[in-house]
Amino acid sequence: MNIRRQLEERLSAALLAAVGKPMPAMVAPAAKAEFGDYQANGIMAAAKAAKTNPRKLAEAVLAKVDLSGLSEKVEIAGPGFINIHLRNEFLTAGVNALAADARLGVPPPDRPQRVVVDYSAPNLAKEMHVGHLRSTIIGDCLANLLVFTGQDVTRQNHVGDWGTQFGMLLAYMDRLGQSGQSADISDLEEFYRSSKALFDSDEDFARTARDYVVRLQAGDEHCRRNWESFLDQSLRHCEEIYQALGVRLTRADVYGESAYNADLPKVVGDLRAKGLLKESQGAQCVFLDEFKDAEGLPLPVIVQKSDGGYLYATTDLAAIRYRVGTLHADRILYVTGSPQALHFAQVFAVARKADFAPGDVQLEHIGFGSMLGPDGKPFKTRAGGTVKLMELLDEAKKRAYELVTGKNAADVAAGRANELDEQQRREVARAVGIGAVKYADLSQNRTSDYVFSFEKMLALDGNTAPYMQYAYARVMSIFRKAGLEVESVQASPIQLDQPQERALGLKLLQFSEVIDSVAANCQPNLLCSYLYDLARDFTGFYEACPVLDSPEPVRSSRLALSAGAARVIRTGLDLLGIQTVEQM
RNA sequence: GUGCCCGUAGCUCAAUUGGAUAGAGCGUCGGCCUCCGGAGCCGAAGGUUACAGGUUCGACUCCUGUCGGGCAUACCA
Repeated sequence: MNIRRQLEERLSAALLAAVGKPMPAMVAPAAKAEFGDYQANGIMAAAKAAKTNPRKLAEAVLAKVDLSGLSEKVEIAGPGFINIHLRNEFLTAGVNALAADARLGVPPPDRPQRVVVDYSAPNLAKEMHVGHLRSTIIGDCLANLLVFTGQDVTRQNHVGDWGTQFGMLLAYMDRLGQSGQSADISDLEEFYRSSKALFDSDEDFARTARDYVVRLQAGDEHCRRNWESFLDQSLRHCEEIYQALGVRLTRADVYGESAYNADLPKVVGDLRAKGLLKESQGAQCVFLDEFKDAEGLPLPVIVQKSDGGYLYATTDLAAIRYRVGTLHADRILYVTGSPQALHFAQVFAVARKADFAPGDVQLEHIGFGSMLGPDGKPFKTRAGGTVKLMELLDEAKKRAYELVTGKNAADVAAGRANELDEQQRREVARAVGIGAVKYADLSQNRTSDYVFSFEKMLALDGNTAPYMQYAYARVMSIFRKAGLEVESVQASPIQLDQPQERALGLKLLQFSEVIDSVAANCQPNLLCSYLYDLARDFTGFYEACPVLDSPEPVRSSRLALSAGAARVIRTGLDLLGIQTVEQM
């Protein structure tokens, strides 16, 4: 059940009847408690369009609207807002339905969309570093969320497994082999560095490396075998990272640049056949009027270099064709950094022009800002190198372990918590440490840069993963104390008598609204702030409304309400890719 | 040069896409533990939303200009 949508539909219908033209009622949760539960903001705009007085129009809308059963009081306020106070019986029925619903009030879609989510996409020549973190975290969250809403999701890991650097790496593997050393690429970073150093200093080796690229592309069996073995080891490293992060990407989702290799000449051929191609300075280009250079001339999208090679625009065009033609995508999300905005705008424009992507296929670049260090500059090690992802995650877990260990000891001394053994503390530290890294990223507006700070993300207070996990553990401690399972009480009838119960119930019912917006706008920070609000509403309820000490049927009602809160928090965090723990 | 993004409390960030008196957290100050986990709760102070104009019932949001920052801008991805 989506309250907002119900109100929107009914009010929009009344608005249509009143002005004779379809106009959105613009229903939103009320900005302030005194304005009720929801407000309609669309009357003023509609009045302007219809050239009538907004307050009069509001009256006309209220005369026509059918909100029976939903609202107990509707008011016109200010220049023409409509404030809606919902009936308690309506909310109560909704909360009881949510408690019984495995999907927590999120309706399945009328027709599932096939959505391709392209994210993570590490370069397999090197070890994963912090530059891959945001794409991996944000993309995985969006994929989880779309799956939950019932869409048909295909994850695509567009790994960098092709290009000149692999010639260098393969040549280096062989050189080590010839001199009797085994090519140890367990430390990818070290292997890449050594081969790069040789490539830069030794002209002979550089020539050999370039020759290897040609051999690899020509399908030379030896090169091919070494290449595959290299990729296998590199992917194994990625999988360790994904596992450590709790990211749901697998081998089956890997569809790298090399997969499009054979298709690149066809892409260029098709563009030529459609008359979109122009040669310029020896390169094959598509010129687009909507992108201009300094002189106001159309900007080129180069799809084939003057030496015959292809570029990432070509690969991305081939990928669009594959995703539309073979995967039957209705919507494709590209989770990559904001600096690539122009690139994707160009690729999308070419894809439309060439009809690789029909107009009804949504192409969206889900851009994000950079991760900055505490100094506000790009996140680097003290020595100025790139930070390896595994080391970052290890440090997060280590810090979380110290935090958890110290806090648990204090809580045990104060008689507030059970003592956790070593094993339990390690598990909690993993959930908290990794959760902190992810939550800090996801709770931020995607498009802005953000400052990475272990201290802030592992802070004991505020809008952090530890706070959310604590809130969950606290709900669960009620059930532990009562000797009950969440599932065993969730069907009890819920009443919303106290204001705090009503506020919590309404918040639970808004879960589906938030899920809707996040799915539409790809803004996980909205889900974070919703969960934070929910946790605070729960705390308000918890402080004001005794659960276990209340007489029946209030006790059962409050237990069921708590169960609902626990399930929504757990589900919400799970969509963010964050684990919950029962005790901490 | 041109294009895109950004500039909000001392700090880190929000603001439901044009809605009502711009909200949280941290930090600061003041309260609350015979009470289901105080990693908590309640309250206070803190703002010319970079600046100057404009559009309208209404602007952090849209338009113009200025200042400051980031990114991109033909053969890396």
